[in-house]
Amino acid sequence: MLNKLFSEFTDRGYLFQCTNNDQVRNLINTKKIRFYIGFDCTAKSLHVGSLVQIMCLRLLQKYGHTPVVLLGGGTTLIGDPSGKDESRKILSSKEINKNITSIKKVFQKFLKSKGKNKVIFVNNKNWLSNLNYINFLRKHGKYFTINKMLTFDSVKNRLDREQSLSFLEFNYMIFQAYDFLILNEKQKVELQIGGSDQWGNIVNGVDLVKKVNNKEVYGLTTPLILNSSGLKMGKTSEGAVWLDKNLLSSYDYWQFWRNTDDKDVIRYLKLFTELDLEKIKYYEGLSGSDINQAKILLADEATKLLHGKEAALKAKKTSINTFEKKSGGDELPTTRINRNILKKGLQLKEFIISIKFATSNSDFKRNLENRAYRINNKIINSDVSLTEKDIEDDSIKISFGKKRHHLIKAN
RNA sequence: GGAGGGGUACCAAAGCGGUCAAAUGGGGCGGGCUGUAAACCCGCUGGCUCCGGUCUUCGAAGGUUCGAAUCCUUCCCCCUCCA
Repeated sequence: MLNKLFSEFTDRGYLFQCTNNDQVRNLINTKKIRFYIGFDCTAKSLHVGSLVQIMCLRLLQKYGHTPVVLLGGGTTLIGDPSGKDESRKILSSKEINKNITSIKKVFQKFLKSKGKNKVIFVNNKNWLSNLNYINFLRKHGKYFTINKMLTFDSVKNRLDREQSLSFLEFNYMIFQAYDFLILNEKQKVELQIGGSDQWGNIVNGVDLVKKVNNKEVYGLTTPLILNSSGLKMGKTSEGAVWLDKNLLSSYDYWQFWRNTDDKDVIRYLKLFTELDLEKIKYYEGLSGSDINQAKILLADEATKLLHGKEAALKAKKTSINTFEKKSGGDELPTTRINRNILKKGLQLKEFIISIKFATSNSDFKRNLENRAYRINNKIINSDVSLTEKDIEDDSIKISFGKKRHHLIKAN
């Protein structure tokens, strides 16, 4: 089964660039290796933008390879200039550690933590923070030429625009290269995977390992996933599509996939689910409203991977109730309110603003004029007071537009 | 270092003494159509408001004026060309 891996990898759309196609194919198809991906820890959670890489890790692990996940406590202290116009905010190491802890949870969902190829977590802070400057320069600094470093896009762009690039950030790529060297020496890592913006950094690492240890290691990048309108995928009306239940509920996650553009469904099924490519082919044949079947499947499968079977099922059930039967569902965001408050009457406007269905009084008024709000599916055209009489089937459903719903339940 | 151009709302970009809360396009939000899609059409897109108004906003700070995004001064930042 191993010899199919590389073709599945490319067929699913995970491959963008590779330092050496043939050798990597050979390597991952015949040997069991260790490979690594580094993740930025600037946010509390990862979002769907990192999902391709996570799926990569999972696929390779499934075929027996060992994923090494580098949560860059060290490099996050510096900030990667790639793809950034301006310097990133520098985070304190306390914040970074908090981020690492919560980001780890995502990987624990996608990757096996048991068995002989269980996921290995590493933190480059362990080898970066105690570097001796002089020793490091003497030993490794000689392998980096400024001439070459200046040709990297991440550097070039900043210089071209005459934006300042601090020496701190300029060092990022050196450290990422050094990471690869260390991981190769200490963990026998032979392959680095990253997003397409990491290409330069990855190649740097490959070169360094070759120069220092005269060993051949490899790098490959995954494509940046754009939706059919050419935008980075992963936005909802609520913001980024986080891979953390506390930041984005499993219901919203399901909805995100359900709302995929027709033109993207098949590609996403390949990238973000583990369905057989054969089976996906069947869905490729669908047209018209039948494509919705594929979207539901995508939502089910993607949600299952991240939040589990139960959550996916509940999200689907709630979605059907909400969108097809126009009722409610357990998974809709819910606010519990003391019955006494309802007896007195709860001002709709205040509530709407509190759940962010409006940003201000004026916004509320505008939305009202646009016929955007409904209580229990009935359009509201003035600010009203919510009372017990509005409770239907133990809750009051507040809707903003067609897709955003919120329940109020009384205690 | 010299010469010129510019900083306007989420972004791009008009405005260049009052009629400017600021054209237009994009984005976003809402409505319609539909399949919870796309395309298309329509509306909205600073705060507060007793819906009469009112307050804050055009890089920053001062000034001129009855009145400034628009004129003047200083400062900060960006771009292009020359050295």
